Amino acid sequence: MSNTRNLLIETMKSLLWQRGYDATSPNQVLDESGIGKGSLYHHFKSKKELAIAAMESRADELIKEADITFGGNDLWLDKFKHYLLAPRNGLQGCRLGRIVQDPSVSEDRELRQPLMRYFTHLHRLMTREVELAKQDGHLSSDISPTQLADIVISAVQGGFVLSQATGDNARISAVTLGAYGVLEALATR
Amino acid sequence: MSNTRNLLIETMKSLLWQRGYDATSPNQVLDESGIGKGSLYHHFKSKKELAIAAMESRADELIKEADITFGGNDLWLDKFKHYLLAPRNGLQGCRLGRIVQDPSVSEDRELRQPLMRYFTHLHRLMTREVELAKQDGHLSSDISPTQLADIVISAVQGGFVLSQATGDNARISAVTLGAYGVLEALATR
DNA sequence: GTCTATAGCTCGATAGAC
DNA sequence: GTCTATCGAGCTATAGAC
Repeated sequence: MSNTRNLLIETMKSLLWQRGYDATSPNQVLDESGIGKGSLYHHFKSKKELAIAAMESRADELIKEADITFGGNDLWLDKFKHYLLAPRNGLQGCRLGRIVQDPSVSEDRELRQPLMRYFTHLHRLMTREVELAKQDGHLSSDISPTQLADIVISAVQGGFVLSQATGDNARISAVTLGAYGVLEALATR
Repeated sequence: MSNTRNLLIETMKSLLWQRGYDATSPNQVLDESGIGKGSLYHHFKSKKELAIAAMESRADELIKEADITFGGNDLWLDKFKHYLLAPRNGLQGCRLGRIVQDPSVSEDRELRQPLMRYFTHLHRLMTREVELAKQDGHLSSDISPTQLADIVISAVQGGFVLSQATGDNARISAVTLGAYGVLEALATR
């Protein structure tokens, strides 16, 4: 794997996080990386192809993080605590979820694919964790595991929206802390 | 208030909902409304001014809806049920929240102002409702009202993100139904 | 107040030299 | 493989006739 190609992908990952897909132009990638236009279109046939490579790399990274958080032998509540209370910059947005509202992305299955892969994986990890907690009697039984997983993911994604709408960097941390409080309240003491 | 001006605002509102701010061009507004370019720049000095007028109008509309939902004499849980279980098109996104991740919006205080006004108002309505429920003993006391309000709003905003990421229109309804289930579980029976 | 024409710029992508 | 020059299209905004 060439260095130029990797630098293009890393620069695109950074810009996708900062500005999303539609607002990021190939020229910005080139300015920031110092690479010329010819190289970009040698390694990738279009902006879309480069963005997909960047998003796949980002999804791999986030899935790896999630596997570590939910893979160990901690108590289920501690795993969710670790996920929910991880430090986040509310004004920057989710490294992947940030992109999903861009029209070009929501209209294109290929661009959406890495997003689907990440969120499906994360949802599965969380659902299993909640199912086990219920089996072991650590959670009241009238809550659906799949819905609880949805709520945890939504707390983070919605928290980013609230942070950006209010211009308050810390707002997302209040939201995720609250979500953790709800899990604690639902846990069988 | 002239008809032309209103038609421009309504058309902009529709396009902001469909495509966001950055991806909506003045030309699209003109094509869709049948109005000429000269009229647009007679009534508004820029795309941004038109967008702010459209967003203020949208915020007024959503605040009116929220005031109705949370203003009556229903039980607190029924008010949240009404809000959370309202029908939503997951692939279209929130009429206001959809816009917040566009870089031009998150970077500009004036464009963000209507978003801030709406979300602050909604949050206040919900927080008061939860505070009253707690005072009346309808809710276990170890939950912060402001955080519970955050979670309800985030369930909706995050639910839109999950719907769009997975391409599943109905996903948001599963999320909001789950959020209602959590409120029910926390309510003192 | 409303129209058409056009300015000046940036977009995504290609051509072709080296 | 990498560069610079350039293409055609669409962008936001202005000019000026009616």
